[in-house]
Amino acid sequence: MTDTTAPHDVYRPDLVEAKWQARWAERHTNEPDLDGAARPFYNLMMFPYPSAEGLHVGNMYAFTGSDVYGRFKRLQGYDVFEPLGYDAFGIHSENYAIKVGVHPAELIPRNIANFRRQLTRIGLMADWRHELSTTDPAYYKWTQWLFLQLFKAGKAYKKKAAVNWCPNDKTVLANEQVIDGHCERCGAQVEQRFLEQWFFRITDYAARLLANLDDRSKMDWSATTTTAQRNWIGRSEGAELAFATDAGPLTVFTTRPDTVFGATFMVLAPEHPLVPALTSDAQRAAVEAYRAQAAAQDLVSRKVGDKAKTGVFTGGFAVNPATGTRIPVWIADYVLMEYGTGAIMAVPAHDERDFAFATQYALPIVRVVAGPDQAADTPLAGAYVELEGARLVNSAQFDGMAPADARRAITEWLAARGAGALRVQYRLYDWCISRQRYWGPPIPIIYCDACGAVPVPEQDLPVVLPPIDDFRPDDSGISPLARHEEWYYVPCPRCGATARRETDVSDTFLDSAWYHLRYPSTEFADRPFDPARTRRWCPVTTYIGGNEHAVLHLLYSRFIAMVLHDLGHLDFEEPFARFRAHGLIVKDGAKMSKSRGNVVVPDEYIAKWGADAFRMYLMFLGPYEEGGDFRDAGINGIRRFLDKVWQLVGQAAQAAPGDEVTKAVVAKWHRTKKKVAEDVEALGYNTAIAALMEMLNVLRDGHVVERTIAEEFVVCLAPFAPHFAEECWERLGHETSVFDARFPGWDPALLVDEVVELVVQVNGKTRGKVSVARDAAEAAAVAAARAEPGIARFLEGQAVRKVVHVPNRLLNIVVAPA
RNA sequence: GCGAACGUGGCGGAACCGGCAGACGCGCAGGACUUAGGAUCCUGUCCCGCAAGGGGUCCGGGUUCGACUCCCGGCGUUCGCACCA
Repeated sequence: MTDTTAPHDVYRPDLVEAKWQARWAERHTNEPDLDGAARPFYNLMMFPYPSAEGLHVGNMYAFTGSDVYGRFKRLQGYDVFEPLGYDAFGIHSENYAIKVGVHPAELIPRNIANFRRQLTRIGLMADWRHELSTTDPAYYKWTQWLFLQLFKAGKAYKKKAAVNWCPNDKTVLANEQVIDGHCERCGAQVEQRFLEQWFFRITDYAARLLANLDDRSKMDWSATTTTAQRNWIGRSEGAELAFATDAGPLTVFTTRPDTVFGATFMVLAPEHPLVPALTSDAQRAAVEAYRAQAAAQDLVSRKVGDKAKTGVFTGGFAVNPATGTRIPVWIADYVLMEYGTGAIMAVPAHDERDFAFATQYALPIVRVVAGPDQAADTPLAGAYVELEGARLVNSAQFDGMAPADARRAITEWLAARGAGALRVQYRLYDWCISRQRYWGPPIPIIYCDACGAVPVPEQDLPVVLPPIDDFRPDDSGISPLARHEEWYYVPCPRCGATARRETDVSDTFLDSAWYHLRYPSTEFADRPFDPARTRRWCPVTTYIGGNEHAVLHLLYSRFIAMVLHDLGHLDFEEPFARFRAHGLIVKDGAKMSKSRGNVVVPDEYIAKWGADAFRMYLMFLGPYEEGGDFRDAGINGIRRFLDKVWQLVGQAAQAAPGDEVTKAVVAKWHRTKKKVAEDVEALGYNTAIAALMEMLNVLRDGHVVERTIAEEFVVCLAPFAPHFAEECWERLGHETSVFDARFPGWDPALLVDEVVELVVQVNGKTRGKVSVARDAAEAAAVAAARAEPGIARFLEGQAVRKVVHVPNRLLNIVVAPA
């Protein structure tokens, strides 16, 4: 080392960061008073799934952004609670455990220890007293309790449902595990099976879940997230219409009752219960073959959009309630049993799918809507779906009506004849929470031959997941737990007879749907969440997380909170008062994933540059809510910045009290403080950092370093570079944490300089600038501009037509030849 | 197909309510200090032009004294949802 600067002027993140992490732990710096906090602020980040690979840069980005915000709130005087935990149950862990041949119960604690090390290293303001893992019986006891509350309230039920089944791995697959109709792991063709599954009645809450999205008093969320939820819930207004058949009335849902006169055939989902009754003897063999083929398909490829339409005529007929015509009934897999009534009236003239189907099978097409310049018999090249200026044709007394008016009129007309009703339909399905796997909380139900499905009594919770070695799923289609008789057979809690446990475990999303309620109350063994604690800290003040959870996790959490509210356990129904979606950090344009081999591990960067430089660099990459591509070019710039601040603090620490700075520097500083505070509040971290860099450049430009400014500067920097700021703060003579300081205020009177530069334009083109006194009048500004030769030459021989004066900013002189 | 976001130097990005386009950083170029520099410091860095000046925010129109910003029409990228009746 031949460094010529004094040793104390070299900033050493390797020593400083460890020092402060130890001190924060010793001094309980990050632990708010959960029972007495006067200004509670619950700052939540999405807890990670503790993978074997450790946290990647994307995780760090998410956590750091949330931590910056939490630390900023702390500096504003809030009692910030920033807990962390692990979403450690689930199929990821289990599959990985199977792959490496180590039991997940052994693997997970190892991974958690590594995560905790990384999370500590990056310098999060985490309250480790309240760390939790969803795999801890003390946690999932209450996940099971939650299930029981829903069960008792009639919000949990069991029904047969289609699942993806891999005949080779002999297991149920999630939709994401099916690639092109094949198992992602073994490549075998996936089939459909019908299994008994537990569901939660989230559809009962569809209307409320949707309505609250617009209620700012309950939830202030990123627009991208509310939009995603709105689409997911998928509200459609339409009508339910009844078509008479020999097998009884056949009900359909349609958003276009105005086109009922054009319904020339009907299509049922292959699984529709009325299919056997409608099928003629002549068609029975073909219908059965088609149904079998549909059942053999996996759920994913069944729903792929562009594939050719297929179907079979059942031989049965229905009567169009509007026209009285007999129309054929078909089955086709483009009609889904899960949506609407599982049956449609097909209007080929005005629906693209029906048009394709009718063309394929030479079914009649009748136009009932015509465009502004079309006759009732203008031939159709495809489905006519335009509504603008359209009117009904071939629709008896409704001819000439606009489709929007006809919807109501026709539905009412049919309703009067007992064949229709207005109805709202949602796209949302009930939430299937059953998993025929091992690594999850056992669903707390006992089956008794005499008593049926009996809930496990609450005092018997938790139903502990037994530590079995053969946790692999097998071909039975039931959970591995069923193979363990000592666990499986249990006395019925109601009658005492030998009964059997439910062997399914619950979905990981149930674990994460209530973790925010547990954090403040982790030390209470006898209740899921303490009422007083919950009242003080919940709902979550600010939740920052990835938009990949915009629908599932965030919607399920809202649903669970709503149910708990209705059952009297919570006095709010929306769990996250404010939610902000951060952007995604990608690498080379693609999402980071192990299979792509583009995962960036943060540890080496942190080791090389320090946690603070790395944190700041991530926050400086671009707008936090947009994310971006990770590259390491430029992290050096942040390090340089910190080194310069370090030197500045060194100068300030030695500055004499009487040293004064110019008014221009003071004004710049007040503008900077204002900008940093406003930008951080809006998650504009990149521009907040840029503002501090700009200020630093001003301070370094030969100005005296005033102690007050240096101290305030360090506080402004603290949310981004907490260890660095602590060390600077100490160096400036403070004995307490910089996070016990207050974020500096600013004086509105000092924001504008006494002399301002005015941009002068002639006919909208910038021709120069002049210095004028602040708030100078227009006449004075024009005079100053005319006095400037470079500007005056453009005014020579010209008549002034108009002057536009924006005080302290711009002067535009509009001229024309005299 | 539907929905949402976006398009600015070599790169990441900035620009409040319509008011100096390119802040801040990276990179690059030149210089200083050095045995050395991949450290540090200084200067420069949208394009054309010696200059005066001109052009410039995906493309084409429009509104305006003035447009990256607003309006109309294209093109392109990214992300959701996707046979939802």
